[in-house]
Amino acid sequence: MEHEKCEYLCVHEDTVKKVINDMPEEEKLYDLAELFKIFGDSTRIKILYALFEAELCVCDIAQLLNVSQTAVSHQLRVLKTNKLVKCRKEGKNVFYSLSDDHVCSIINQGMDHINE
Amino acid sequence: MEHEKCEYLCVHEDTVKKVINDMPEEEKLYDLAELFKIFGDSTRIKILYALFEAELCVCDIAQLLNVSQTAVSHQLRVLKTNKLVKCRKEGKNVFYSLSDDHVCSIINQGMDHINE
DNA sequence: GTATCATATGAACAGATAAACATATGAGAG
DNA sequence: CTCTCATATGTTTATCTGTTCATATGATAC
Repeated sequence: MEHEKCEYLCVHEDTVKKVINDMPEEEKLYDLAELFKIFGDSTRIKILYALFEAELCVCDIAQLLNVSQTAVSHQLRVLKTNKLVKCRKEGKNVFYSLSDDHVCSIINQGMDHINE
Repeated sequence: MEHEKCEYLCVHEDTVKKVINDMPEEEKLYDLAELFKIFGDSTRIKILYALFEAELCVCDIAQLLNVSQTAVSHQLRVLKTNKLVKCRKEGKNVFYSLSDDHVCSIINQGMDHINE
């Protein structure tokens, strides 16, 4: 897979060992990447942002963001599967809202970075 | 683009107006998604995590994570282009480190969400 | 029952992307 | 200068992902 030229470690071995030690398990890191991947789409970010303030039905979201209903529906599914939003049915409508505050804080933290 | 069936807004108009008002500009939202997209890859997450503790050269990172040098180099380029890491040349080696603390806090926040 | 509306779902297509491979650059050693 | 090593870069390929289109579901109104 990789070439085997580099036979020594450039930094102190103990530093490297410490890094290896402190690394979370492979699976955790994978899950973390999966989480960020969900935030990594502007349609989904917009949906989440819209839900910051109020619960909204699919139709509202689509109009607000000027995105097709189908696209919104698909993305809401992704968000719901990953427990970032929850929904409540009322007659023909389905109202979506953020499932917890973590979503807010992660997005805000990201926004801080953008604005710095 | 979308079908025009839904002619009214399901929630109070003022709520919707408030949401529209409070939405950041299109471009900001796009940038935010771009930022999260960078975190949305397990190789990159691993690299960033490794750099939490110490600056490391490309070779070290590749060995640490058991990923090819080429792959690491490509990903470091992405991270550097987006100002998430910085580098320092020393002879044949190039040492990479996190460019600021925001990176840490965003990742930690995400990890908190995973662990809840 | 039928018609209509809100939403969901499945399939197909297009664009993005990460890895692998081959190769290039650039620095130090000799 | 040449050789080697660490890193970078360009290209190709395979995979993934988001949107669109067509269609299905499920609820209300009539």
